[in-house]
Amino acid sequence: MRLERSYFEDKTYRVAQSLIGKVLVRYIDFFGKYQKLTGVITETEAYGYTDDPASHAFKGKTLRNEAMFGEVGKLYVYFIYGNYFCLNIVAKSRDTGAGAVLIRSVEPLEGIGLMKIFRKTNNISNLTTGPGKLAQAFKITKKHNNLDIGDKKNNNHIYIEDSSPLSRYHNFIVVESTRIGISTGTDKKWRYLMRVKNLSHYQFLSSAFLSKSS
DNA sequence: CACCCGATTATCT
DNA sequence: GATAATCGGGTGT
Repeated sequence: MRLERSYFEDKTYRVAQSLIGKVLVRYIDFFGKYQKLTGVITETEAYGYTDDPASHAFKGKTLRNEAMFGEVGKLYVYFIYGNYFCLNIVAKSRDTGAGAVLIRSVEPLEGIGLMKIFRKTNNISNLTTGPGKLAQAFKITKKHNNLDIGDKKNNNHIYIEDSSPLSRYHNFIVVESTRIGISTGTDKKWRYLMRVKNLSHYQFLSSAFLSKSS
């Protein structure tokens, strides 16, 4: 089941936490062939508004961050460190002006061959384990800023699904911690990570996640 | 494995 | 002119 817009209308940190175990889906036209890329979301962070000095929205609306102030269920994609893109989904409760969830890591499921090409690596355990890396693996760039993933009429090539081999087992827990890569707002525990309870249920996965969890 | 550092450029002040 | 919600390569343990 594809997540609808209403899913993203809640406190940002709650959406961030609940996205763990969901599946990022991306269809891409690769030399005329329609290819599917998917991955289980294993790490997220929430970024708020005036309550959160680490958030791009903290000081108000600018050209870069305007998506964070817009409709929930749209993407906020920004360029960072001269090289990388970071994928966020706008999420906030109705009475909040801005907020988004940063997708920090996924576990690759489908389209791994194509991800390797986009990442220019054969190392499967290094494909999508970081915000810059997963944007590269899924070929997500600033072109996708403001893309609406909350309504299939507006786009049918990037969205999030509620079903996956992992979420079906429900054999994972979500742990929280402080966010990383920031210098302010370091007290907030708005980083969420998937940890599996029973590794034997996850042998169909082959990448970094298993070695990290064991 | 842990830490350190340089790359590289859009965006903001 | 400075900074950045990162990454990968290098060095040392």
